[in-house]
Amino acid sequence: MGKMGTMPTSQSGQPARTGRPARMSRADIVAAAHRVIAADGVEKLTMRRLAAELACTPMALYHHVRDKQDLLRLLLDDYADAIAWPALPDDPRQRILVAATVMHDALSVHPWIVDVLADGDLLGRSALWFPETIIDAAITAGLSVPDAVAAYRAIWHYTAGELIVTGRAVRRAAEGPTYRAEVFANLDAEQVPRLAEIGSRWTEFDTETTYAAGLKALVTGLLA
Amino acid sequence: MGKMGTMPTSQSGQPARTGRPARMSRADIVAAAHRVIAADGVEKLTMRRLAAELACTPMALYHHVRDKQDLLRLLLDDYADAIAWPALPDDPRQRILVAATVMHDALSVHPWIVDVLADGDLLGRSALWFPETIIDAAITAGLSVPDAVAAYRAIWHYTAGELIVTGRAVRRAAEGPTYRAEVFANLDAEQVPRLAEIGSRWTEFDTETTYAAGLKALVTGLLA
DNA sequence: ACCTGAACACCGTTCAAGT
DNA sequence: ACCTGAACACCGTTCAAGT
Repeated sequence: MGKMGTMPTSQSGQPARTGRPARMSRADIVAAAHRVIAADGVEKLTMRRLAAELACTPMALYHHVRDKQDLLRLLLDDYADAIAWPALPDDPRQRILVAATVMHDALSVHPWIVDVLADGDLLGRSALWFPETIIDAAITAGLSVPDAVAAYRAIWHYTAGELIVTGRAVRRAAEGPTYRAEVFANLDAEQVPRLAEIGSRWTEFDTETTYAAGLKALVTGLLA
Repeated sequence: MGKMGTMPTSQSGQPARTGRPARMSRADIVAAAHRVIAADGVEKLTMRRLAAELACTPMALYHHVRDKQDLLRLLLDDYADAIAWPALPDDPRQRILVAATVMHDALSVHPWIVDVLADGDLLGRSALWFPETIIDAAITAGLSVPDAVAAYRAIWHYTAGELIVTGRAVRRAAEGPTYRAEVFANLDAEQVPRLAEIGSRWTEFDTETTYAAGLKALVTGLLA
């Protein structure tokens, strides 16, 4: 089933009745895109590079995909559809924690996801499992429907923010010496005493456990 | 004082002793960039457009700015330096809430900030007021230094995530009918009963108060 | 030291034409 | 219906030269 009803596709239920048979499908394009990203990173995923990968003209792609944004959406949904959703505990609070953690961990595996996430929604059929689970658990825990929606939004904002911010930080670190490091080395102890005191130790406080701790705090507050 | 010790600049304390006088300063460039953004949006802020605004060659800019990323950093720091930091209440919890809200509100005024934020740090001299205040208040409230840093991180991730996600949503809405709306109109009540029940009412739950409510919850949990 | 001109190595996308 | 070829309207940035 095409995810966009408006686009012609050779993947639809009935094969097209007229015209010449397609040489590639939307699935082929998505697979090729994944290959490009795996090989060279998201920043190299261009319509032209993708066309080269598929040995076709850039314009051939536009027959299967509305534009590049549409391609990225497809890519993200395809990835989300592959996530294995775990069995959930009964306690609603635990359910929220587990669901959010699964979502976070699944999205943090590949750095390219963060880039796509930053300008796109996560709305694949399968990704909807996430808001559904959180909202349902929040209602079970006693929140009203609007409060449950607000709680989900807060959790999503926290999760997306963590992914985006730490994702960029990792990339920056990989690119070489940072402006950030320079700033932290020359802090004014008069103006920002706490930061100056922390100084270079800042990076030592491991970022790993931060997501879990913050999530717990947020959920505790939301359900209070 | 130039914000980057390595770059030549006519803004530095001593005027350059040799060579021809500069026709434009870093400040001029930043001001022109603000004008371009105000007129046409961030997506139109290119080195070439900026050069046109300043009636110079694109390459002239590279004499004052390392590259485009550097320009965006300058822009953001310049904006942050103009934020009026308010007097803060004594109670550390309230102090955190006020500081975070000021930061959030200041950054949410102009939509372009979110785009720059998504791939850059916020490290201007003045922007450091934010982590300094939060961490100091958290320590005053009884947290250890590592816990205070973690608390600041969580608050920043939440704030940045809220700004980025809702910022994109606003832009998408402005661009026309959304894929999102289509998805929400055709939800499968079997698979995602809660979402289907909420349906189009989703957008009604106002996003305005969400930041404040989530922040309160997060801080409550962090200080518990 | 400061700036220009021309060029390089790219982008996403439209449009008209071929099969 | 599916795909190609050529072109349009852009990018950021390097490099050699002018003043």
